[in-house]
Parts: sequence; C-alpha cells; structure tokens
Amino acid sequence: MSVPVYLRVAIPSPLRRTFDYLPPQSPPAAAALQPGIRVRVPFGRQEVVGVLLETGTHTDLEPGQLRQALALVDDTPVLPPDLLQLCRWVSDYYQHPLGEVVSTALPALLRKGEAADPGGETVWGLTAEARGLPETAFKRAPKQAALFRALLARGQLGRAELEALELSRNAVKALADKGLVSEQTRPPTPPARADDPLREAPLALNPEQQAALDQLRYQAFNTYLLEGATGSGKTEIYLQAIQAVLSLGRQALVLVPEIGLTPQTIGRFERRFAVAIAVLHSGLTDRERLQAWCDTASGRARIVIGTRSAIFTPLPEAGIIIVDEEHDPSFKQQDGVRYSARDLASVRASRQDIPLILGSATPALETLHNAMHQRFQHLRLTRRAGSARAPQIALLDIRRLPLQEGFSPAMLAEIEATLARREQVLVFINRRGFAPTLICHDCGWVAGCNHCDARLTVHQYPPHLHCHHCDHQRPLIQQCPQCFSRQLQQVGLGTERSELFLQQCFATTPIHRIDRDSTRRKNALAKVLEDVQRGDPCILVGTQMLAKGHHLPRVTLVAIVDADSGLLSTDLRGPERMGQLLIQVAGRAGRAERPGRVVIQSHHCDHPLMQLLVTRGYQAFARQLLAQRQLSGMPPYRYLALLRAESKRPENAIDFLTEARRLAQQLQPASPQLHYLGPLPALMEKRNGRFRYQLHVNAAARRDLHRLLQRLCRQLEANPLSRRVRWAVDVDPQDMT
DNA sequence: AGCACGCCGACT
DNA sequence: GTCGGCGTGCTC
Repeated sequence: MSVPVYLRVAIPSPLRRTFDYLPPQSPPAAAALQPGIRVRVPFGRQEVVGVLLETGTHTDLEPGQLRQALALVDDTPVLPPDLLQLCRWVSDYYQHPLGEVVSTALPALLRKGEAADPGGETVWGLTAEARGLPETAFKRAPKQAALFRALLARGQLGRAELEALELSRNAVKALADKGLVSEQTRPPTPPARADDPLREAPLALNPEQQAALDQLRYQAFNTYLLEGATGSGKTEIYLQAIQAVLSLGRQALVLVPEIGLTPQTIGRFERRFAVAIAVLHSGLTDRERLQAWCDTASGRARIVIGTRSAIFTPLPEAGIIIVDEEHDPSFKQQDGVRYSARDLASVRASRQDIPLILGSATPALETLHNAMHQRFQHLRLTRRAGSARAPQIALLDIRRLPLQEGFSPAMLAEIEATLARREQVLVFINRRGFAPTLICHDCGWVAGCNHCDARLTVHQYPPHLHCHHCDHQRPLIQQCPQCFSRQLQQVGLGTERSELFLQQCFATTPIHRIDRDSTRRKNALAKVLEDVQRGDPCILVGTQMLAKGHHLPRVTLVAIVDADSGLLSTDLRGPERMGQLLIQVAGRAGRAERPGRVVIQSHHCDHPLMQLLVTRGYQAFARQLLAQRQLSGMPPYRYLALLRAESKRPENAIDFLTEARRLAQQLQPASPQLHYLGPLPALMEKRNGRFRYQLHVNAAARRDLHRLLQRLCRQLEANPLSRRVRWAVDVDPQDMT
C-alpha cells in the first residue's frame, strides 16, 4: 500500500499561502509529479491552473478539507527547478504571494493552461490554386503582388520574415480571404551546430576592449560592470562574450530596456550568429511569446534577447546573462510583483554559477556603489570606437533671455548654423503632446483629469486633451467651462509644439517628430530613421525615445531645450535620471567622423550638480549624488521599502497604513537602525480614480528590514482593514510616484 | 483577485 | 414588486 501523497500547489491569487490537493484520479506515476508542472485544480467555485511546488506525505488539513486536483497539465516542468527557486526567492525578497510570482514568470498562454509545446511556428504559404497564378498577378494591388512573389520564391513565411521583408499583414489577410494563402505550421528549426556559431567574423577590438574581454571568465559566477560611453563598443564585447559562451555549448540571455529593443540591435545579433535567436518583447502576441519561450526552454534557441520579463525564461544550458543599459528604470516592474530584472539577473547568475555583465554609459548609483566596493569587477571603455570624438557639452544660461516657444536666440542660431553646414540636429524635449497645460487666462481654471491629480496635456495632432497617467481623453475645448471665457491658453512646451515652431523657423528643412504618438504606426520609426540615415540636413524633435540605442551618425548638434525639470524634481532619483538622460542624449551626437556638440538650456547653469555633470562627467556627478545619499541615509547606504496602499475612499488607505505602522512599530520600534515615515500621500495622490498613500520603512540593515516586512505582511493579510484597499510592498523602490 | 451571498435604494 | 449597489467572507 502506498502512502497517500499530497500536492502542494501555488495558486494565482493574492493569498500568501499554498494549497494542498489530492492527486488527480487515475493516479499518475510518482515520477510524473515533478515540481514545476502545472496542475488544473478546483479553487473555491472556480477552476484554476496552478503550479506544483512539491509533493508531501503530510498536510495540516483534515482529510475532508482536501479536494482533488483535476489533471496534470504537463509532463515536464514549465518551471524547471532553478526557476522555481528563483520564484521562491522573489516571493520572499519582495514579499509578494508566491502564486502571483509564479504566474508572472509564465507566458500568458501557459498561465491559462495551454500546452507548453506549440510544435512549430505558424507560417503562411500559397495554396495550390495560388501557385498556378502567373508571377505578374495582382497588378492593381502592389502589396499583395509583393507578398505573392515573395511566397513564390520562399515557399512559406513566418511573421518575423514578413516583417523583415516589409510585407503587409493586411495583404496576407486579403490573400487568405481569397483562399490563396493558408496558415500552415512549420516544424521547429533544428538546433544549430554549436561548433560554428558564427555567421560573420567578429570585429577587431581596440586594446581597451580587448583588455575588458580578456577579464571575462565564463565558468563561474562573477559580475562585471562594463562602463563605456555611447559608441565605445560595449555591444561588440557582448557579442564576443556570447560567442565564447556559445562555443562552450551554452545559451546566452540578454536583457535590454523596453524601448531599446530596436530592429538594429536584433539585426546585429542575427548577422553575427548562425544560431537561433529568440526575441521577447512587449510587441509580441501571446502566441509568439509562447513560441519564443518554447524555443529557449527546449534549447533550440541559443540566444534570448528580451525585456524585463525575459529574466524568467527557462534556459536549460544558461551560460551568461547580459543586462544592457542596466540603469534603465524599465528593468523594475512597477505593478504587481515589483521585481528588478537586473537584480534577479544577479541572483540567477549566482545560483547557476555563470557570469553576469551589466553594461551602461551611466551606471545606476547602486551599481557604481557595488563596483566601488569590489563586489563587481569594473571594466571601463573610455574611448569611442573608430575616429569619433566625444561631444563637447555647453551650458546655455537662458535667464532673462527672450524665449520663443522655449528656444533662446542663441539656440536657434546654433541650429541654423548646423543646418547651414548641411548637418543634422536633434532637439530633445522630454514631453510629448503640444502643451502640458491648458489654462483660462480670465479665471485661472486649469484643465485637469477627473481621475488623477494631473493636468491634461493638449494635443493638436489630432486635437484633444489627454491624461498621460490614466489615458483618459477629452475633446479640446475652446471655452472655459467655469467662466465661459474664450481666452484659453496653452502653456508650456511639448514635442508637437516644438515641431510646429521649428517648421516655421526652418521652412525648407524637414522636421521629424519622434515620440510615442508619432511612432504609433508600425514601422513609422524605422521609416524616419531610414530617411535620417541618408544624411540630408534635418531636425529631429523627440522625447527620450530618441535617447536610446539609435545610431544617428549625421547628428552633430543635440539641443536640450529644458534641463531644469529633472534637476528640480523632488523624486529620490530625479537628479540621477536627469544626469543619465542628458548623457544618453548627448551620446547621440557626433558618432561618425564629425565632432558633436551638445547645448543645454537651463535657468540653473550654476547648479553644482549641473556643473559637475558638464565639466567633470557622469562619474564625478554620480559620486556627488552618492555622497548625498549617504548623508541623507538613503539607498544604497541604507535599505528602503514602501508599503503602498490605494483605495477609492482615501480614508481606507490612510487607516490601513496607520494601522500598519502601529503593527510594525510593535514588532520593531523605531530606532536609528529602522525608521518609519508616513502614511504619506504618493507624489500623485490620486491616480486612475484611486487615492494612493505609502508608508516608508528605512533600515540600516537589509536583514532587519526583511524580517520586519515578513512578519508585518503576515499580520496585515489577516487584518480586516486590508480588505478595503489594494496594498503591496515595494522593496528597493525606484520612485515614490 | 474572483466569486457568491446578503441586505437596502430607485426603477421597468 | 425587482435590478443592482458594494460590504463581507471564503478559497486546500
């Protein structure tokens, strides 16, 4: 007689506990009950997909309380042991329910219980009828004709190939509707030979790059901070490190920021390597995401490039993790499980005993701090690759100067001179829309969002008012709703307004606006960049979208219209962000043979931080900020966690946090080692119709903070006040918004 | 979270 | 007379 076995299951629910079940009917072989497989179970009145954590022979429940699992979904774990462990670590470190962690670690379709092996890629091919048509068919539909010819030549095309060939998906649909194209399944690409991963020869390294590469060790955990200015050749180091790892028969994981995953980046990897590469980014459909996930989990793909959530991709033969632009805020998830993919990369690399490379021109303060304390090996690239010289940065004091739409005469003169030399200009304005404020000149009424404590941004293309925090939109009004005056003024500067103004100033020069609105249409960004590559004089007006990753060799002037907003920001990381952004944007200038120039307009040119950044560079600037952090007892010198709570009725959230503080102080009275602050309103108190507050806990020792949070969460979950609010812990918060 | 139950207000 | 508002309780 076999001992009864119980299944301990992680359920996607905010409850901080696991649930025990009886094995499903027709008891599976014990070997089938591997941790990490999915199980379909009854849960309350619903049926959910959970993940098996472990099996056990005892349970705290009465036999009658147990229900039976309905079915095992997988034969092999969707979360192999290392990832299951990582999820447990995340749940413990970030104080987030394990079931939700496990569920964020899985692609959406697996969450819903779909099979983990989609068995090949969905592709489109011509039907027999279509193959009989002459090559000159579809004379009146050029898009369809192009697709038809491509399919004749190549047989089948997948989504990625359609994109690469710039074929329209509408054409696919049109031909499919005519019965000329059908959806087919292409078997997975066979694994590439590991002995020859290269498609193209690596570039020659300069001595500095070579020295950095020589430092890397591939057989053990070590964290390398690869610090190098834009254009200093970090990517080539990544490529050659990956090459080394591939030839050891292992896989590489590359994490990139959300807007850094450009076709150029992917193209560079694909040109270099002959192995299958899986790409995971937010633009994929659930189906494509699952496909990419399966490709890496099966070991077919040898390189994974992805944004934040790619840190949870199973890699049976992981050999290296690279985090590019490691300072980028998008690596920290800002809702649900508030994890930092960069920090998880470190945990994962250490557990798997493989190297981790953190690359950046402007490392995060905590990363620099780690490097300074020898926890990371610091590799520096100081030279720009090729002949490009570092840009010269000039501060332009605009106090008392006449400004036209934010531009000083000197700045306009700079732009004009650059265009006259037949060079290109990048105008950086970190705010999309036309104007950030609509105000009534007669009574002072300001157009605000009904759901947030925010002003509505005026957009002109097309005209409307838009809340950038909750996406609420309203028609653009001409009359004040309070006093019925028609004197409504659009105050402040956004990209649309600058574009219009510059168009008037430089009527014969093409102006390209690049922000989330102008690039919403697919390939719009690629088209503009293609134009820009041709090198004719033009002006690019854009937000931080322009700051990342794009190679703009003909841009020789970067104009930063307003550097003050970041400098004066009250947020913990405001100045750090400003510095990083300025340096990143500046990196766009002068990448080819021509020297670049960066001009920064400011009312605070003599601000010590600004001076430091411009005259002595990011390192000195960052060290100064670190000194300030140490004085003010902030990370990375002390450890911070926020207890966030929000509710429709503000008092619910405040009462909850007040109680939380009381409980916390009972567990751990305030002291120099541990202090409390709050409940405080969030920087934007009301957002999306909810009032948001936070309790800050600041500790000298990570261990104390962690112990407190753990015990506090247990109590809070049982507390009736917690049911009236949405609450979550944010360990190592990025910002206080 | 999701779902059901339960008890009070303005509607066909 | 009901539809539906959200307070409360529960999930192996």
